[in-house]
Order: sequence, then structure tokens, then C-alpha cells
Amino acid sequence: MNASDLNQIPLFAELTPVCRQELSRILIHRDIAAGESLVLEGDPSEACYFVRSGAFRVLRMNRDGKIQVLSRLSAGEPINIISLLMPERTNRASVEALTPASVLILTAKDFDTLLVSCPEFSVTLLRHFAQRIRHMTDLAADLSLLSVRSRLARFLISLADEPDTPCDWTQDEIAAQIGTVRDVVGRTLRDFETLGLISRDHQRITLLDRSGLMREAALE
Amino acid sequence: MNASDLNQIPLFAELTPVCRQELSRILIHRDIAAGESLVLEGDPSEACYFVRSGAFRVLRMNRDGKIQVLSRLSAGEPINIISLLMPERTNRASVEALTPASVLILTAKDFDTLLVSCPEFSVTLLRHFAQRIRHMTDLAADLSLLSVRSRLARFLISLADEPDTPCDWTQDEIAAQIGTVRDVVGRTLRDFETLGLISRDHQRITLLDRSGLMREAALE
DNA sequence: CGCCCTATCCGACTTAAGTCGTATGCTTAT
DNA sequence: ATAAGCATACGACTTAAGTCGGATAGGGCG
Repeated sequence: MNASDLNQIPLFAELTPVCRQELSRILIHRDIAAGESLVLEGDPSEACYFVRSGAFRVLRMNRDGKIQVLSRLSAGEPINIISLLMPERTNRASVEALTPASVLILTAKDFDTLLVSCPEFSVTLLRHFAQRIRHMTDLAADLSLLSVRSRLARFLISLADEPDTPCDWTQDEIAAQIGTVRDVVGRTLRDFETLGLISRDHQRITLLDRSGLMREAALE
Repeated sequence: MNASDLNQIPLFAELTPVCRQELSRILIHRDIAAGESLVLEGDPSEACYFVRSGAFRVLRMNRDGKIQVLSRLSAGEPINIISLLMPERTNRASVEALTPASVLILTAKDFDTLLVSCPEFSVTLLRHFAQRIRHMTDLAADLSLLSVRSRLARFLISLADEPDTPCDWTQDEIAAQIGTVRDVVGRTLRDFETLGLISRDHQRITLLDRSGLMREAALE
């Protein structure tokens, strides 16, 4: 574990040299295969992770097997820190790799000491958490206040905006992301297509009428 | 603004005497009437607040006027800190008082200096944020993965558990909390009543068959 | 080449949830 | 007491969203 690895994690950028050195000593490297689960809901939390490369999705599942993706995490982002900060250290969601990935592991004990010995770390983490709270807030509000149609329109726009991870979004994956089921995504996409808002070639969706989609996104 | 006020805010409990003294110098007291809005969605964020007494609700509204309550805040909890931690300081939700309340005001500028000068503060805040992320995660997952019926059952159970603020829960308020509308809450409550799971006297709901409700809560 | 697996497609059907109109009933103020 | 204003009640209706069955298509692999 060398220093250049640390530089790729923005959360470590502000740390003092002493802290960085200590970190590079205790962090452990691990490779993850695509599809593998790094964290399982309900398990006791023994460590947190920092994404070196690849992409993950954080999800919850109900007893019917329906999945809701809570967030996607990519290079530089921390995984499972929240579980470590709670009095009862149990994972509240599962995390699985979408692509081959590699992470740095920080054990729960080492995390505790890092927190008290490197105050800059907690401030940086705080800002990161603020973003995450905002993201979860947006998700909850969207799920409650918008129709599936609007959520899908928003999703398509956000996809077009960010030069996203080159993931192939299956309809199943989109459904898990916006909180619905496969069939409905397919039907609504077809609808958008006949309205001339998008065009499709297999999985490849291209956005034709952005403002039209924005109108759909705004409705209720 | 005296020191005893500070003691009522758990977030300040771990601070060094120096920090506490500084805080007691810069915090400003303010009273809020029931129903008054302390923070408005879309406005620039100029300060954060700490609840001294009373209860608040954090909410978002869509263009139809449907409301989703994101969280309730009571004595000791911070308000609007997230907005101050984001690069673009704009409020992402509204906050209004449910009861007569009083808060301590910390301006954005003072907050910034507090953050760097009192590292213990950020660690304490971090733990608080972890809880909040968990809460928002639960909300989003519930909205996506559970039926209205299950959400209402869960809500009733959680109500019975905590000796909650003696708020009179109107059906409208419950609806905004669990992400539905008044009529549906009324209908489902009636249903629960005929099933013998609860009994009602005006607004007063008493839980009759806890395990029965738990069964409802678990379904899908 | 043909097989299997997965993703998609599409119409038809079901249902949970939301909407509406109107009626009732409790509380507060004049 | 009476009026006004909320909160609730309840049946009837509408609709967004989810479900189901079976057809189709691409992709990888033996």
C-alpha cells in the first residue's frame, strides 16, 4: 500500500502527512469481482472501504425481491462509514460491485482511532455526508412526490448530463434506480419514444428533445 | 445567552470550555410561533439553528401542493446545517414549527469558524449525521418497497413506542409523514379498526393488537 | 450451427392508491 | 346559541402502476 493510492481518495487529500503515513500503513487492498457483494444488509459491520476503482451500488430489498438502489458509489468514495458511526454496528443496506473493482479496507477499530487522531478527516467527511444526506433527501422526496413517468424523465436527463460510468443500463437496473419495476420502465420508454422525446437502439438511449423531457420531468 | 442554554444541546456537550464560551457569545436566541416557517426551500441559507424547545418538521412540496415530511426535529437537534456545508448554499427543504418553539441561531460565517476551531464539534456532528442518513435511507426504502398499508402500520407502531411529542396527529399530518394523502389514511385506519388492530376515539388512536399490526407492517 | 440465457416487447388484466362529492361532527369564536 | 371552520367519514369512481403470459431478439458458447 503506497502513498500514490492515497492521493486518489479526495477524502484523504486534506490530511496531515503524519495521518497519511499512518493510513498507508493500516489500509489493506482488496479486489472485487463484478457482481460480488462487499457488504450485506443485516451483517455486523467490521470495516469501512474506500473505492479505488470500479463502481458499486448500495441497495435494499424487500421480501418480494424488489430492489431499490439507494446510491451508486465510484472512485474516491467511502463505503459503509455510516454503519461504523452508529451505536449498533449493523449494516443497513447491501453494497455490490457493478464492475470489477478494488477497494481499500479500513477496519472498524482503525477507523475509530483515525477519527480522533485526525480532526481534518472528520471535517472533510462531514462535507461528504452533507452531499449524501442531500442525495437521500432528493431520492425520498422524488419517490413520494413525483410519478414514475417524471422520475424516469429526470433519470434520463441526468444520464445525459453526466458522462457516467459506461454501464449498460438494463431496464431492470433503471427500475431499481427510480423505484419501480421493469415492465413499467419499458412501457414508459416506448411512450417517450413515440412522443419523439428519445430514440433507442437496443440498450442505447439517445435524448432527442431535452426540453420536452424536462416538461415530463416537471409534471407532478 | 447563558451557559445553561448550551448544556441543553447534546451537540455542544463535548466541546472544550473555550469553544463553549465562544459559542455562548455568538449564539442568538429567537422565539418561533407555531406554524411559522423558519427555513424556506429555495432561499439562500444564511444560518443554522439549534432547537431549544418545541418541535419542527422538515418538508418538501410538489407543485400540486402535496407535502412529504422528511423528518421531525425536537430539542437539541440542529436545523439547516446541511445547506451550510454544501458549496451552493441554498435551502433544499422548508422547516416549520409544529408548536411554539425557540431556537439558537448560528450564522453561516460563525459556523464556518466553529468548524475549523473546534474539531470535537465535527466528530459529534458526524455521528448525528450518520443517524440522519440512516433515517433518510429508511424513509426512501420504505417509500419504494412498502405499501401504504405497511407504512401506516409501521408508523402506528413507532408512535406507540416513543412517548412522542404530545402532538395531535391529524390524518393530514400522518399522510404527509408516510407519503400518501388524507383519504387513504382515513380509509386504512378504518380498515385496521374493523380488523380489531386498533381502536379510535376522535384523534386518539390506541393500539390493540401489536403483533397483528406487525404482521401488516411486514407485508410487502 | 443451434442452444441457452438474458433482455426486451406488447397487449390484456388486476389492483393499490388517489380523487371527488357530499355528509357529519367537534371546537372555537362571536 | 348560532355560525364558521376544521377534521373526519364514506361510498363511488378513476387511474397510475404493477402483474401476467407468451412472443421476439440478441449474445455468448459449446
